Amino acid sequence: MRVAAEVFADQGYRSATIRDICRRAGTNVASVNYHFGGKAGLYRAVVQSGGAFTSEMAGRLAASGGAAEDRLRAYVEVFLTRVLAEGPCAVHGRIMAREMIEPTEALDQLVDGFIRPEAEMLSLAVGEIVGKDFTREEVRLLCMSVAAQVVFYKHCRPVVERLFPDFRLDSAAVSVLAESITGFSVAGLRGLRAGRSAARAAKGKGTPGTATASRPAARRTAKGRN
Amino acid sequence: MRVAAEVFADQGYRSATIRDICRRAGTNVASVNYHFGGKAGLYRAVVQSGGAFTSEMAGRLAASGGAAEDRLRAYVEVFLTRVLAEGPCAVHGRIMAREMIEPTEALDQLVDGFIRPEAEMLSLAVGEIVGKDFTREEVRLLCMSVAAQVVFYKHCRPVVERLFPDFRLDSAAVSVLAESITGFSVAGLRGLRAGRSAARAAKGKGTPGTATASRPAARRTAKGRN
DNA sequence: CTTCCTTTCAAACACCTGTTTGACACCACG
DNA sequence: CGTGGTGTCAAACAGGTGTTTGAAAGGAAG
Repeated sequence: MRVAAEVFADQGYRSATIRDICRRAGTNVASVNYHFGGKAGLYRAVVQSGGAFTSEMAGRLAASGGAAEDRLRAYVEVFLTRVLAEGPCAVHGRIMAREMIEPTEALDQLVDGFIRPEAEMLSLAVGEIVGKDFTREEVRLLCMSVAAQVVFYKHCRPVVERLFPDFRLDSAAVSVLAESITGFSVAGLRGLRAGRSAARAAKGKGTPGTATASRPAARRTAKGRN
Repeated sequence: MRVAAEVFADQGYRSATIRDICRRAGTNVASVNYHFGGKAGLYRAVVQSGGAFTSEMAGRLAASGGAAEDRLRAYVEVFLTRVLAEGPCAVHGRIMAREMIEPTEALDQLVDGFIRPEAEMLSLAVGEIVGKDFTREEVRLLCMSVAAQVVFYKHCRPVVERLFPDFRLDSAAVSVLAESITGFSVAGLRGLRAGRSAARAAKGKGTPGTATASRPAARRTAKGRN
Protein backbone atom coordinates (compact mmCIF):
# COMPACT_ATOMS: atom_id res chain seq x y z
CA MET A 1 0.00 0.00 0.00
CA ARG A 2 1.25 3.43 -0.89
CA VAL A 3 -0.40 5.03 2.12
CA ALA A 4 1.27 2.47 4.38
CA ALA A 5 4.65 3.49 2.99
CA GLU A 6 3.79 7.12 3.57
CA VAL A 7 2.74 6.77 7.18
CA PHE A 8 5.65 4.44 7.91
CA ALA A 9 7.93 7.07 6.39
CA ASP A 10 6.95 9.93 8.61
CA GLN A 11 5.83 8.11 11.74
CA GLY A 12 8.42 5.40 12.03
CA TYR A 13 7.75 1.71 12.30
CA ARG A 14 7.09 1.70 15.99
CA SER A 15 4.89 4.78 16.19
CA ALA A 16 2.87 3.97 13.11
CA THR A 17 -0.34 2.12 13.88
CA ILE A 18 -2.07 -0.19 11.48
CA ARG A 19 -5.37 1.33 12.55
CA ASP A 20 -4.19 4.70 11.27
CA ILE A 21 -2.92 3.19 8.05
CA CYS A 22 -6.15 1.32 7.42
CA ARG A 23 -8.31 4.30 8.24
CA ARG A 24 -6.45 6.42 5.67
CA ALA A 25 -6.52 3.61 3.15
CA GLY A 26 -10.22 3.02 3.70
CA THR A 27 -9.84 -0.63 4.54
CA ASN A 28 -10.17 -2.85 7.56
CA VAL A 29 -7.59 -3.54 10.25
CA ALA A 30 -7.82 -7.27 9.77
CA SER A 31 -6.94 -7.12 6.08
CA VAL A 32 -3.29 -6.34 6.73
CA ASN A 33 -3.03 -9.39 8.95
CA TYR A 34 -4.74 -11.45 6.29
CA HIS A 35 -2.56 -10.32 3.40
CA PHE A 36 0.79 -9.62 5.07
CA GLY A 37 0.61 -11.66 8.24
CA GLY A 38 0.95 -8.73 10.55
CA LYS A 39 2.46 -5.30 10.93
CA ALA A 40 6.00 -6.57 10.42
CA GLY A 41 5.03 -8.25 7.17
CA LEU A 42 3.47 -5.05 5.86
CA TYR A 43 6.63 -3.16 6.71
CA ARG A 44 8.84 -5.69 4.96
CA ALA A 45 6.66 -5.49 1.87
CA VAL A 46 6.85 -1.71 1.89
CA VAL A 47 10.62 -1.72 2.25
CA GLN A 48 11.06 -4.16 -0.59
CA SER A 49 8.63 -2.33 -2.87
CA GLY A 50 10.63 0.84 -2.45
CA GLY A 51 13.59 -0.84 -4.07
CA ALA A 52 12.21 -0.20 -7.53
CA PHE A 53 12.66 3.55 -7.32
CA THR A 54 16.03 3.31 -5.70
CA SER A 55 17.56 0.85 -8.10
CA GLU A 56 16.19 2.86 -11.01
CA MET A 57 18.01 5.90 -9.70
CA ALA A 58 21.14 3.93 -9.03
CA GLY A 59 21.07 2.65 -12.59
CA ARG A 60 20.81 6.16 -13.98
CA LEU A 61 23.68 7.13 -11.74
CA ALA A 62 25.85 4.26 -12.84
CA ALA A 63 25.24 5.13 -16.48
CA SER A 64 26.61 8.63 -16.04
CA GLY A 65 30.24 8.17 -16.95
CA GLY A 66 32.83 10.88 -17.42
CA ALA A 67 35.27 12.52 -15.08
CA ALA A 68 35.30 11.55 -11.42
CA GLU A 69 34.27 15.06 -10.39
CA ASP A 70 31.17 14.87 -12.57
CA ARG A 71 30.30 11.45 -11.22
CA LEU A 72 30.60 12.77 -7.69
CA ARG A 73 28.40 15.69 -8.57
CA ALA A 74 25.82 13.36 -10.06
CA TYR A 75 25.96 11.19 -6.95
CA VAL A 76 25.36 14.11 -4.65
CA GLU A 77 22.53 15.42 -6.75
CA VAL A 78 20.71 12.10 -7.07
CA PHE A 79 21.19 11.34 -3.41
CA LEU A 80 20.00 14.78 -2.35
CA THR A 81 16.95 14.57 -4.56
CA ARG A 82 15.98 11.20 -3.18
CA VAL A 83 16.42 12.42 0.35
CA LEU A 84 14.92 15.89 0.11
CA ALA A 85 12.32 15.82 -2.63
CA GLU A 86 8.66 15.33 -1.92
CA GLY A 87 6.40 12.91 -3.71
CA PRO A 88 5.98 9.16 -3.67
CA CYS A 89 9.58 8.54 -4.60
CA ALA A 90 10.97 10.16 -1.48
CA VAL A 91 9.16 7.93 0.98
CA HIS A 92 11.70 5.20 0.50
CA GLY A 93 14.45 7.64 1.31
CA ARG A 94 12.62 8.67 4.45
CA ILE A 95 12.11 5.07 5.49
CA MET A 96 15.79 4.46 4.92
CA ALA A 97 16.65 7.43 7.09
CA ARG A 98 14.35 6.07 9.77
CA GLU A 99 16.04 2.70 9.59
CA MET A 100 19.40 4.32 10.20
CA ILE A 101 18.20 5.73 13.49
CA GLU A 102 15.97 2.96 14.72
CA PRO A 103 17.22 -0.17 13.01
CA THR A 104 14.89 -3.09 12.48
CA GLU A 105 15.71 -6.39 10.80
CA ALA A 106 15.03 -4.71 7.47
CA LEU A 107 18.18 -2.61 7.73
CA ASP A 108 20.53 -5.45 6.85
CA GLN A 109 18.63 -6.12 3.67
CA LEU A 110 18.57 -2.40 2.95
CA VAL A 111 22.31 -2.03 3.42
CA ASP A 112 23.24 -4.97 1.25
CA GLY A 113 20.65 -4.18 -1.39
CA PHE A 114 20.89 -0.45 -1.88
CA ILE A 115 23.48 1.27 0.24
CA ARG A 116 26.50 -0.90 -0.45
CA PRO A 117 26.40 -0.60 -4.27
CA GLU A 118 26.12 3.16 -4.03
CA ALA A 119 28.93 3.28 -1.50
CA GLU A 120 31.06 1.39 -4.02
CA MET A 121 30.31 3.95 -6.71
CA LEU A 122 31.14 6.80 -4.38
CA SER A 123 34.32 5.10 -3.29
CA LEU A 124 35.46 4.74 -6.89
CA ALA A 125 34.87 8.41 -7.65
CA VAL A 126 36.52 9.63 -4.45
CA GLY A 127 39.48 7.30 -4.88
CA GLU A 128 39.94 8.59 -8.38
CA ILE A 129 39.95 12.20 -7.27
CA VAL A 130 42.39 11.84 -4.39
CA GLY A 131 44.75 9.64 -6.37
CA LYS A 132 46.78 6.61 -5.39
CA ASP A 133 48.46 7.99 -2.29
CA PHE A 134 45.58 7.18 0.04
CA THR A 135 44.86 3.86 1.69
CA ARG A 136 41.53 2.15 1.42
CA GLU A 137 40.70 3.17 4.97
CA GLU A 138 41.47 6.81 4.29
CA VAL A 139 39.30 6.80 1.18
CA ARG A 140 36.56 5.14 3.18
CA LEU A 141 36.59 7.95 5.73
CA LEU A 142 36.49 10.55 2.97
CA CYS A 143 33.53 8.83 1.35
CA MET A 144 31.67 9.04 4.61
CA SER A 145 32.54 12.73 4.85
CA VAL A 146 30.94 13.27 1.46
CA ALA A 147 27.86 11.15 2.11
CA ALA A 148 27.46 12.75 5.53
CA GLN A 149 26.86 16.16 4.00
CA VAL A 150 23.88 14.80 2.11
CA VAL A 151 22.18 12.78 4.81
CA PHE A 152 22.68 15.70 7.18
CA TYR A 153 19.88 17.60 5.50
CA LYS A 154 17.61 14.63 6.00
CA HIS A 155 18.47 13.72 9.57
CA CYS A 156 18.97 17.20 11.00
CA ARG A 157 16.20 18.90 9.10
CA PRO A 158 14.25 19.83 12.23
CA VAL A 159 17.34 21.42 13.71
CA VAL A 160 18.24 23.28 10.54
CA GLU A 161 14.73 24.65 10.22
CA ARG A 162 14.78 25.91 13.80
CA LEU A 163 18.29 27.27 13.53
CA PHE A 164 17.68 29.15 10.29
CA PRO A 165 13.94 29.72 9.89
CA ASP A 166 14.47 31.53 6.60
CA PHE A 167 16.29 28.57 5.10
CA ARG A 168 13.85 26.67 2.92
CA LEU A 169 14.57 22.98 2.52
CA ASP A 170 12.42 22.07 -0.45
CA SER A 171 13.15 20.51 -3.80
CA ALA A 172 14.15 23.91 -5.16
CA ALA A 173 17.06 23.97 -2.71
CA VAL A 174 18.48 20.74 -4.06
CA SER A 175 20.56 22.34 -6.77
CA VAL A 176 22.11 25.03 -4.57
CA LEU A 177 22.83 22.48 -1.84
CA ALA A 178 24.36 20.10 -4.36
CA GLU A 179 26.49 22.94 -5.69
CA SER A 180 27.82 23.77 -2.23
CA ILE A 181 28.44 20.19 -1.21
CA THR A 182 30.14 19.25 -4.46
CA GLY A 183 32.30 22.36 -4.51
CA PHE A 184 33.39 21.88 -0.93
CA SER A 185 34.05 18.17 -1.35
CA VAL A 186 35.97 18.44 -4.60
CA ALA A 187 38.07 21.25 -3.18
CA GLY A 188 38.77 19.17 -0.09
CA LEU A 189 39.71 16.04 -2.00
CA ARG A 190 41.96 17.94 -4.40
CA GLY A 191 43.56 19.81 -1.54
CA LEU A 192 44.28 16.57 0.28
CA ARG A 193 45.76 15.09 -2.89
CA ALA A 194 48.02 18.10 -3.40
CA GLY A 195 49.11 18.04 0.23
CA ARG A 196 49.85 14.34 0.18
CA SER A 197 51.83 14.41 -3.04
CA ALA A 198 53.77 17.44 -1.81
CA ALA A 199 54.58 15.62 1.42
CA ARG A 200 55.71 12.56 -0.52
CA ALA A 201 57.90 14.68 -2.77
CA ALA A 202 59.35 16.41 0.30
CA LYS A 203 60.15 13.12 1.96
CA GLY A 204 61.59 11.73 -1.25
CA LYS A 205 63.76 14.71 -2.18
CA GLY A 206 64.37 16.37 1.18
CA THR A 207 62.88 19.71 0.19
CA PRO A 208 59.83 20.88 2.15
CA GLY A 209 56.79 21.05 -0.09
CA THR A 210 55.32 24.36 -1.11
CA ALA A 211 53.14 25.53 1.76
CA THR A 212 49.74 25.16 0.16
CA ALA A 213 46.91 23.24 1.76
CA SER A 214 46.69 20.66 4.53
CA ARG A 215 48.69 21.03 7.69
CA PRO A 216 48.54 17.42 8.84
CA ALA A 217 49.99 17.74 12.33
CA ALA A 218 48.32 20.77 13.82
CA ARG A 219 48.49 21.11 17.57
CA ARG A 220 45.67 19.22 19.18
CA THR A 221 43.64 21.08 21.76
CA ALA A 222 40.83 20.16 24.13
CA LYS A 223 41.84 16.61 24.84
CA GLY A 224 38.27 15.69 25.77
CA ARG A 225 38.18 13.65 28.97
CA ASN A 226 35.09 11.60 28.37
CA MET B 1 17.30 10.19 37.38
CA ARG B 2 20.38 8.97 35.61
CA VAL B 3 18.75 5.73 34.53
CA ALA B 4 15.86 7.71 33.05
CA ALA B 5 18.30 9.69 30.93
CA GLU B 6 19.92 6.47 29.82
CA VAL B 7 16.78 4.71 28.74
CA PHE B 8 15.44 7.88 27.12
CA ALA B 9 18.73 8.10 25.24
CA ASP B 10 18.63 4.72 23.62
CA GLN B 11 14.90 4.10 23.43
CA GLY B 12 13.61 7.49 22.43
CA TYR B 13 10.95 9.48 24.22
CA ARG B 14 8.04 7.71 22.64
CA SER B 15 9.30 4.15 22.96
CA ALA B 16 10.62 4.53 26.47
CA THR B 17 8.14 3.47 29.12
CA ILE B 18 8.10 4.79 32.62
CA ARG B 19 7.49 1.27 33.82
CA ASP B 20 10.81 0.20 32.34
CA ILE B 21 12.58 3.20 33.80
CA CYS B 22 11.13 2.64 37.25
CA ARG B 23 11.87 -1.07 37.18
CA ARG B 24 15.55 -0.37 36.41
CA ALA B 25 15.66 2.40 38.96
CA GLY B 26 14.04 0.20 41.61
CA THR B 27 11.24 2.64 42.30
CA ASN B 28 7.53 2.82 41.72
CA VAL B 29 5.67 3.98 38.64
CA ALA B 30 3.66 6.50 40.58
CA SER B 31 6.71 8.30 41.92
CA VAL B 32 7.55 9.90 38.58
CA ASN B 33 4.05 11.31 38.37
CA TYR B 34 4.36 12.57 41.92
CA HIS B 35 7.75 14.26 41.47
CA PHE B 36 7.70 15.33 37.82
CA GLY B 37 4.02 15.45 37.00
CA GLY B 38 4.21 12.83 34.32
CA LYS B 39 6.39 11.36 31.64
CA ALA B 40 6.80 14.66 29.83
CA GLY B 41 7.97 16.35 33.01
CA LEU B 42 10.57 13.68 33.61
CA TYR B 43 11.84 14.09 30.07
CA ARG B 44 12.08 17.86 30.41
CA ALA B 45 14.02 17.47 33.63
CA VAL B 46 16.40 15.02 31.98
CA VAL B 47 16.98 17.29 29.00
CA GLN B 48 17.68 20.29 31.21
CA SER B 49 19.97 18.36 33.52
CA GLY B 50 22.10 17.35 30.56
CA GLY B 51 22.85 20.97 29.89
CA ALA B 52 25.55 21.03 32.54
CA PHE B 53 27.85 18.72 30.62
CA THR B 54 27.22 20.41 27.33
CA SER B 55 27.78 23.96 28.47
CA GLU B 56 30.90 22.86 30.31
CA MET B 57 32.27 21.49 27.06
CA ALA B 58 31.20 24.55 25.15
CA GLY B 59 33.00 26.73 27.66
CA ARG B 60 36.19 24.77 27.24
CA LEU B 61 35.78 25.08 23.51
CA ALA B 62 35.23 28.81 23.63
CA ALA B 63 38.36 29.26 25.73
CA SER B 64 40.58 27.64 23.12
CA GLY B 65 41.72 30.60 21.09
CA GLY B 66 44.33 30.61 18.38
CA ALA B 67 44.17 30.18 14.65
CA ALA B 68 40.86 29.41 13.01
CA GLU B 69 42.12 26.03 11.84
CA ASP B 70 42.94 25.03 15.39
CA ARG B 71 39.58 26.22 16.63
CA LEU B 72 37.86 24.17 13.97
CA ARG B 73 39.92 21.16 14.95
CA ALA B 74 38.98 21.64 18.58
CA TYR B 75 35.34 21.98 17.63
CA VAL B 76 35.36 18.76 15.66
CA GLU B 77 37.14 16.89 18.41
CA VAL B 78 34.88 18.07 21.22
CA PHE B 79 31.79 17.48 19.15
CA LEU B 80 32.92 14.01 18.11
CA THR B 81 33.76 13.07 21.66
CA ARG B 82 30.40 14.15 22.93
CA VAL B 83 28.65 12.24 20.19
CA LEU B 84 30.71 9.08 20.11
CA ALA B 85 32.09 8.54 23.58
CA GLU B 86 30.45 6.21 26.03
CA GLY B 87 29.72 7.01 29.64
CA PRO B 88 27.19 9.20 31.40
CA CYS B 89 28.30 12.30 29.52
CA ALA B 90 27.27 10.92 26.15
CA VAL B 91 23.64 10.33 27.00
CA HIS B 92 22.85 13.97 26.45
CA GLY B 93 24.41 13.73 23.02
CA ARG B 94 22.28 10.71 22.25
CA ILE B 95 19.15 12.44 23.46
CA MET B 96 20.02 15.40 21.28
CA ALA B 97 20.45 13.09 18.31
CA ARG B 98 17.08 11.55 19.07
CA GLU B 99 15.47 14.96 19.21
CA MET B 100 16.79 15.76 15.78
CA ILE B 101 14.97 12.78 14.30
CA GLU B 102 11.81 12.78 16.37
CA PRO B 103 11.40 16.35 17.60
CA THR B 104 9.45 17.05 20.74
CA GLU B 105 8.81 20.43 22.33
CA ALA B 106 12.19 20.12 24.00
CA LEU B 107 14.02 20.58 20.71
CA ASP B 108 13.39 24.33 20.55
CA GLN B 109 14.92 24.80 23.96
CA LEU B 110 17.79 22.53 22.94
CA VAL B 111 18.48 24.47 19.76
CA ASP B 112 18.43 27.87 21.40
CA GLY B 113 20.35 26.71 24.46
CA PHE B 114 23.13 24.57 23.09
CA ILE B 115 23.18 24.23 19.34
CA ARG B 116 22.96 27.87 18.34
CA PRO B 117 25.97 29.09 20.35
CA GLU B 118 28.10 26.30 18.99
CA ALA B 119 26.91 27.03 15.49
CA GLU B 120 28.04 30.61 16.02
CA MET B 121 31.49 29.47 17.04
CA LEU B 122 31.75 27.19 14.05
CA SER B 123 30.55 29.93 11.76
CA LEU B 124 33.23 32.28 13.02
CA ALA B 125 35.99 29.75 12.44
CA VAL B 126 34.75 28.76 9.00
CA GLY B 127 34.23 32.35 7.94
CA GLU B 128 37.75 33.16 9.01
CA ILE B 129 39.21 30.31 7.00
CA VAL B 130 37.36 31.00 3.76
CA GLY B 131 37.94 34.72 3.93
CA LYS B 132 35.72 37.66 3.08
CA ASP B 133 34.66 36.61 -0.39
CA PHE B 134 31.81 34.42 0.79
CA THR B 135 28.31 35.52 1.69
CA ARG B 136 26.72 34.65 4.99
CA GLU B 137 24.54 32.06 3.26
CA GLU B 138 27.54 30.38 1.66
CA VAL B 139 29.38 30.22 4.97
CA ARG B 140 26.26 28.80 6.56
CA LEU B 141 26.15 25.96 4.05
CA LEU B 142 29.82 25.22 4.61
CA CYS B 143 29.30 25.12 8.37
CA MET B 144 26.62 22.53 7.90
CA SER B 145 28.95 20.53 5.69
CA VAL B 146 31.48 20.48 8.52
CA ALA B 147 29.00 19.68 11.26
CA ALA B 148 27.39 17.04 9.07
CA GLN B 149 30.55 14.96 9.02
CA VAL B 150 30.47 14.73 12.80
CA VAL B 151 26.80 13.94 13.36
CA PHE B 152 27.01 11.40 10.58
CA TYR B 153 28.85 9.00 12.84
CA LYS B 154 26.10 9.35 15.40
CA HIS B 155 23.06 9.12 13.17
CA CYS B 156 24.32 6.55 10.68
CA ARG B 157 26.21 4.40 13.10
CA PRO B 158 24.05 1.32 12.49
CA VAL B 159 24.62 1.64 8.76
CA VAL B 160 28.36 2.18 9.10
CA GLU B 161 28.70 -0.83 11.34
CA ARG B 162 26.85 -3.02 8.87
CA LEU B 163 28.68 -1.60 5.88
CA PHE B 164 32.15 -1.99 7.38
CA PRO B 165 32.02 -4.59 10.16
CA ASP B 166 35.72 -4.18 10.84
CA PHE B 167 35.34 -0.46 11.45
CA ARG B 168 35.23 0.10 15.18
CA LEU B 169 33.34 3.20 16.30
CA ASP B 170 34.49 3.59 19.88
CA SER B 171 36.14 6.40 21.77
CA ALA B 172 39.52 5.27 20.47
CA ALA B 173 38.39 6.13 16.95
CA VAL B 174 37.65 9.72 17.88
CA SER B 175 41.14 11.03 17.17
CA VAL B 176 41.54 9.36 13.78
CA LEU B 177 38.05 10.46 12.76
CA ALA B 178 38.74 14.00 13.92
CA GLU B 179 41.97 13.97 11.97
CA SER B 180 40.24 12.91 8.77
CA ILE B 181 37.33 15.30 9.14
CA THR B 182 39.49 18.27 10.01
CA GLY B 183 41.99 17.59 7.24
CA PHE B 184 39.25 17.22 4.66
CA SER B 185 37.36 20.27 5.82
CA VAL B 186 40.34 22.57 6.09
CA ALA B 187 41.53 21.49 2.66
CA GLY B 188 38.06 22.11 1.26
CA LEU B 189 37.69 25.55 2.82
CA ARG B 190 41.15 26.65 1.72
CA GLY B 191 40.57 25.29 -1.74
CA LEU B 192 37.31 27.23 -2.02
CA ARG B 193 39.03 30.38 -0.82
CA ALA B 194 41.80 30.02 -3.37
CA GLY B 195 39.33 29.33 -6.16
CA ARG B 196 37.17 32.30 -5.23
CA SER B 197 40.01 34.77 -4.98
CA ALA B 198 41.46 33.51 -8.25
CA ALA B 199 38.09 33.96 -9.93
CA ARG B 200 37.81 37.48 -8.53
CA ALA B 201 41.29 38.34 -9.73
CA ALA B 202 40.44 36.93 -13.15
CA LYS B 203 37.28 39.01 -13.40
CA GLY B 204 39.08 42.07 -12.17
CA LYS B 205 42.14 41.86 -14.41
CA GLY B 206 40.87 39.79 -17.33
CA THR B 207 43.41 37.01 -16.95
CA PRO B 208 42.08 33.53 -16.16
CA GLY B 209 43.14 32.39 -12.72
CA THR B 210 45.74 29.71 -12.25
CA ALA B 211 44.03 26.38 -12.73
CA THR B 212 44.16 25.09 -9.17
CA ALA B 213 41.16 23.80 -7.29
CA SER B 214 37.41 24.35 -7.60
CA ARG B 215 35.73 24.19 -10.96
CA PRO B 216 32.57 26.06 -10.06
CA ALA B 217 30.48 25.44 -13.18
CA ALA B 218 30.96 21.79 -14.00
CA ARG B 219 28.43 20.23 -16.33
CA ARG B 220 25.44 19.03 -14.43
CA THR B 221 24.29 15.50 -15.10
CA ALA B 222 21.38 13.37 -13.95
CA LYS B 223 18.78 16.07 -13.64
CA GLY B 224 16.78 14.01 -11.14
CA ARG B 225 13.10 14.06 -12.13
CA ASN B 226 11.69 13.22 -8.75
C1' DC C 1 -28.85 -23.58 -7.10
C1' DT C 2 -25.28 -25.42 -4.45
C1' DT C 3 -20.60 -25.63 -3.07
C1' DC C 4 -16.26 -24.05 -2.15
C1' DC C 5 -12.85 -20.64 -1.89
C1' DT C 6 -11.33 -16.05 -1.26
C1' DT C 7 -11.84 -11.74 0.75
C1' DT C 8 -13.86 -8.29 3.92
C1' DC C 9 -15.63 -6.70 8.08
C1' DA C 10 -17.00 -5.58 12.98
C1' DA C 11 -16.31 -7.29 17.31
C1' DA C 12 -13.59 -9.14 20.71
C1' DC C 13 -9.19 -10.49 22.76
C1' DA C 14 -4.95 -10.00 25.37
C1' DC C 15 -1.56 -6.89 26.24
C1' DC C 16 0.77 -2.59 27.23
C1' DT C 17 0.60 2.45 27.85
C1' DG C 18 0.43 6.78 31.13
C1' DT C 19 -2.12 8.26 34.88
C1' DT C 20 -4.89 8.27 39.08
C1' DT C 21 -6.38 6.59 43.51
C1' DG C 22 -6.52 5.37 48.18
C1' DA C 23 -4.04 3.21 51.68
C1' DC C 24 0.21 2.80 54.29
C1' DA C 25 4.62 4.13 56.52
C1' DC C 26 7.63 7.63 58.07
C1' DC C 27 8.69 11.74 60.78
C1' DA C 28 8.99 16.36 62.75
C1' DC C 29 6.13 19.09 65.71
C1' DG C 30 2.71 20.28 69.35
C1' DC D 1 0.24 10.17 72.17
C1' DG D 2 -1.91 12.76 68.44
C1' DT D 3 -1.61 15.35 63.99
C1' DG D 4 -0.58 16.84 59.68
C1' DG D 5 2.48 16.62 55.89
C1' DT D 6 5.43 13.92 52.84
C1' DG D 7 6.90 10.21 50.17
C1' DT D 8 6.06 5.41 48.59
C1' DC D 9 3.49 1.64 47.04
C1' DA D 10 0.20 -1.87 44.82
C1' DA D 11 -3.88 -1.76 42.56
C1' DA D 12 -7.03 -0.09 39.41
C1' DC D 13 -8.41 2.92 35.54
C1' DA D 14 -9.15 4.52 30.73
C1' DG D 15 -7.23 4.40 26.45
C1' DG D 16 -4.58 2.52 22.62
C1' DT D 17 -1.91 -1.40 20.53
C1' DG D 18 -1.44 -5.75 17.35
C1' DT D 19 -3.80 -9.80 16.57
C1' DT D 20 -7.52 -13.25 16.30
C1' DT D 21 -12.16 -14.81 15.45
C1' DG D 22 -16.40 -15.97 13.44
C1' DA D 23 -19.80 -14.39 10.52
C1' DA D 24 -21.05 -12.47 6.12
C1' DA D 25 -20.44 -11.18 1.18
C1' DG D 26 -18.76 -11.92 -3.40
C1' DG D 27 -17.76 -14.90 -7.25
C1' DA D 28 -16.26 -18.84 -10.10
C1' DA D 29 -16.85 -23.88 -10.93
C1' DG D 30 -19.65 -28.06 -10.74
